[in-house]
Amino acid sequence: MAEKKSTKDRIMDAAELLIHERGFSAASVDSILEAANASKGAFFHHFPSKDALGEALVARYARDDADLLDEFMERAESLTDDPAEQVVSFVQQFAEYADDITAAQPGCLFVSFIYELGPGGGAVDALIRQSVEAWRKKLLEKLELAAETRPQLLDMDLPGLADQVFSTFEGGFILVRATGDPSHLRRQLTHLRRYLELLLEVEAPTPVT
Amino acid sequence: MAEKKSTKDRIMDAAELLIHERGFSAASVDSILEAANASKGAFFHHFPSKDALGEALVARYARDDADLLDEFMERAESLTDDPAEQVVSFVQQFAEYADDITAAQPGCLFVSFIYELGPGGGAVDALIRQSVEAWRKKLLEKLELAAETRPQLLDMDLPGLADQVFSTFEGGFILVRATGDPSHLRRQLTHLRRYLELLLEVEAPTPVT
DNA sequence: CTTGAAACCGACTGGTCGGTCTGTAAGCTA
DNA sequence: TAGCTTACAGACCGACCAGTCGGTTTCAAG
Repeated sequence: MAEKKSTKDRIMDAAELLIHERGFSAASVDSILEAANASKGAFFHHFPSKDALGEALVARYARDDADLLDEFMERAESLTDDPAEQVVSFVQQFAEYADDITAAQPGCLFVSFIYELGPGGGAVDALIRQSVEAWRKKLLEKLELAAETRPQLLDMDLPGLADQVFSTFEGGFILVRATGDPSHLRRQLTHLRRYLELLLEVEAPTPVT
Repeated sequence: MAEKKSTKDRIMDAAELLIHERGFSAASVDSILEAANASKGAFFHHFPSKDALGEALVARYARDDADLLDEFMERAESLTDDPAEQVVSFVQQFAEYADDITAAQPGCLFVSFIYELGPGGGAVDALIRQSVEAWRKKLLEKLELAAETRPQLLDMDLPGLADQVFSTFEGGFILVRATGDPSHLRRQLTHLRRYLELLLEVEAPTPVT
């Protein structure tokens, strides 16, 4: 186990924290350096610009995000073969994990960038877009399988339903930030699970452990 | 009809646009002044500081928000006496109005501030919190009335369900910004309406016009 | 016409911003 | 030990930041 983190990692971790608190623009390079106990020379040795740091942070965040997505979906697939039950179990896992997430981070890093980027967002924009599409693809696949045995789903907006997982996360995070009550993320996800249960006619509660 | 807008209004309108695009920190006073075609003297004559401008903008946004909330709820109340149907009709009105909203503004002004404010957010934080609570109160009132004749609602998280309208708005806005597709807000709101229909057993689609 | 307050102008200030540059110390290779 | 590369250190730079201030215009009331 590594006792010390590299200077680069220290800079990235400090930056992520400060960006969560104040946003990207307001998190100055100097303030990041002070928090990371590093020097300007070190910063511009590892990153060609402040924007490049932002890009690296979003890339790391998106990677962790994708890993969690895969892990929870594999878990769901190991519990049942019914795609509808898999979707419900997937969301349920996130609901159970939600309080850990809000304890670790006060918001979604994507939003700190999306709400500070104009139309020409560049590389960061593309990374976030890919993340949204990854979630949609994974969920939509299951929903379309579920629709094969559930004709009532055929005239529904299934891509929109798939996006609702991402959307609920973001809405929940904003409620958490606006009210200071960290329980909101879990509660919003729980309502989404209930919606999916009603829509997919998965009435049995799906325990995870 | 007033042909000209006052300097103060021009500054506020230009600032709101720029903040939507790049966030509060990155929208410098100088850039706002250039967009509004106004001078530094005018700015600091009308606002004691840049923060005060932010506060005024959020206050105006919250007021318009509250007006829309009241207007749509009154409309819903004029259509039916059943509180459950009122809630569904309320959300349906927002779904129908969603495309106009995304055309007029690319995101929620609250978020531009929430994601740039630390824990000690001050006056702006309080305004946003009040807005969230206003939505919750208005919806929760209806949901509790609806629960009187629908016992299946009694063990549900009704405050969380009330908050879901706000949450869905925010999540939808973020999807719009992340993907560039303005239809997401309407589609997320439509799924929320469907959830409410299933939960409240309001099966009849509630037309508005 | 006089007066005074409100509205507005823009040059200016001190501090902070992202980024550059020169230099140095440590580690690897031969 | 010499020679090269990577990883820093921090003084420094011009641009830009929010905010100030003395002066001018506008306009309504007397």
